[in-house]
Amino acid sequence: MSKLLKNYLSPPAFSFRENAIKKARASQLTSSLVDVCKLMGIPPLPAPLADSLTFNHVQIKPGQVIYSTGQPFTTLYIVYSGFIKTTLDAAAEDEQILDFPMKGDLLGTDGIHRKHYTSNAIALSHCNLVMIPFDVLMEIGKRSSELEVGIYSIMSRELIHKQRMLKVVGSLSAEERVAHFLTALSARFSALGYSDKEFKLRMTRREIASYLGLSLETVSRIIAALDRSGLVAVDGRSITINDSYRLKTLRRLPQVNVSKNVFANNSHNESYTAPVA
Amino acid sequence: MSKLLKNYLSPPAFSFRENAIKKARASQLTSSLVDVCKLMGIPPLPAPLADSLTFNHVQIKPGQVIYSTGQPFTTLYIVYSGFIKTTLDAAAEDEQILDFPMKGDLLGTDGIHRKHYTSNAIALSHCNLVMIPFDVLMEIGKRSSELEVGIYSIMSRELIHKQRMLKVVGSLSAEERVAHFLTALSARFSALGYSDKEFKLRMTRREIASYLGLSLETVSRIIAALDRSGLVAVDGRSITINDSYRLKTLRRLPQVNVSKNVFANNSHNESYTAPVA
DNA sequence: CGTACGGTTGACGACTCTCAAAACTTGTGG
DNA sequence: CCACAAGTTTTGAGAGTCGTCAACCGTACG
Repeated sequence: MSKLLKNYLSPPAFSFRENAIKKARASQLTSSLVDVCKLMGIPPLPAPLADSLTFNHVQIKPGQVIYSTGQPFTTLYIVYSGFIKTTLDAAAEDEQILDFPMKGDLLGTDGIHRKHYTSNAIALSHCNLVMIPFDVLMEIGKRSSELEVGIYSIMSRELIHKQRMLKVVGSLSAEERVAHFLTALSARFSALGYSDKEFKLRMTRREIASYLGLSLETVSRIIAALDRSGLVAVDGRSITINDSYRLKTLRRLPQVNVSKNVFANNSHNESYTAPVA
Repeated sequence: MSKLLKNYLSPPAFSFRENAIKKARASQLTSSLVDVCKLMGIPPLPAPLADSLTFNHVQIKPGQVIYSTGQPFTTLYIVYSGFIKTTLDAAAEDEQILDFPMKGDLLGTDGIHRKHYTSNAIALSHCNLVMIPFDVLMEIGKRSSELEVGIYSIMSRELIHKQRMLKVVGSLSAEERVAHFLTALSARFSALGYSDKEFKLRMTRREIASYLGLSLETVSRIIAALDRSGLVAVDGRSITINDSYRLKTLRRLPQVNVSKNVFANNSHNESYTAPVA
């Protein structure tokens, strides 16, 4: 067995060299390789050392940077709990949101190619992350082709998701993009065992807008319109999806003609009370 | 040595099961693992079997489908020569272009996750592709962690590229997108040893438009405007880049006020001769 | 209690899409 | 080898979606 792996089999002392993590207290939690596989949704390893190997967790506070562009790449992270945003060009006002990783998602794979991260990962809430040193992962991969395929699979999934986002941002209307965003979020919550009807957004309107290639005002307006139409009920960041089918298949929201048709043929008329004051 | 690998060490008889490839004549060309690594730009393998292992090539004609959405995933392809487009939703008019792979690019990685391809790959020209059966790759990976890291690296690079495209499509103006497209294409040609000043586009305006999240008319108009401004010279699909710096840093093309300023302060005035006829 | 930040809403404008027509290119079959 | 058909590209006119600018409100936090 390699020296690297042998060292890693003893849980207690593991020195943190991550710059951004310095201030974070290391959690007492650790995860076995089996836990990690379960978390990522890849087939659990029948390998002999799957149970004895443990990975340390790290606690992150809201707003804290997990890694940022240019930092040397050493570690992959798996979200154990909490919500995160990944961005390009952290420069305050023109950050480009790439994704909103949550439980089970793998972070940092973009760092593999150039040996340093090419994006930023920032916590949107208190987070608990599993740290997977890349060199350790490589060592295990040599012994288990199942894990190897698993990692390829996860990266493939990321690629598929980015492909879909390219279509969303490149060819859908603003309303379709927001509807897609809410639908996709609902599906992810559902997959994690949470309610797919009621959930809280963990990101700002600005962040949603950047993610979807829109302005924050447009996002705000469309969310308000969806609320008025009755498809979803919105209260700040609390979302309740009332008609997931129509939301999923939405193409164009019926125009609100201010001067006409106010009392006429709108299905959910209870949401039209007291237009302005 | 595994049975799989042993079979693969004998070059001659390799049965093609790819549906789309049936009609294509198999080239007499083969590539060794060393060739493949060189082609992809990853460190050549010092492994013992790197030279004896060979991969068959396949010839593809323009317009031919290399793989399509839903097909069972078995094979990765490396572009040896030629130009390709990858798309989502091949449905005639609303296809979404994902990328324009060329020499050295790896195709098909999106198929790993669900065991079937989730995109389409279609030849834009005569192409010569190296076929890498995924199971063979896994076998080699077990023996060579360098190759393994290499594959991770390639997928990481793809991810980085998709991230950049998300920013391009999500936050740049139409002019910036087209300028970025030409600049990036120029850089890729340069990296392959071709001229970065003069090259031929292998794709239609419609395909460029879809790739950039624009309408084909907008792309056509902007290319025409770039030509008028003198930054590039355009003749159909032939592109000559005259001012790569200004093209790279272009934010907004100066408006052409038809009635005013025609003779005034435009730098490249030679391109203004004979406006329409 | 003031400041900062997030969110909402309105007015306006422009960037880009759609529709349309025509010129040009490419391929095909007689 | 030419004629016709189909696809590509260009260009114009008009419209609409969405971005920008701005004001205002609510909430959190020091």
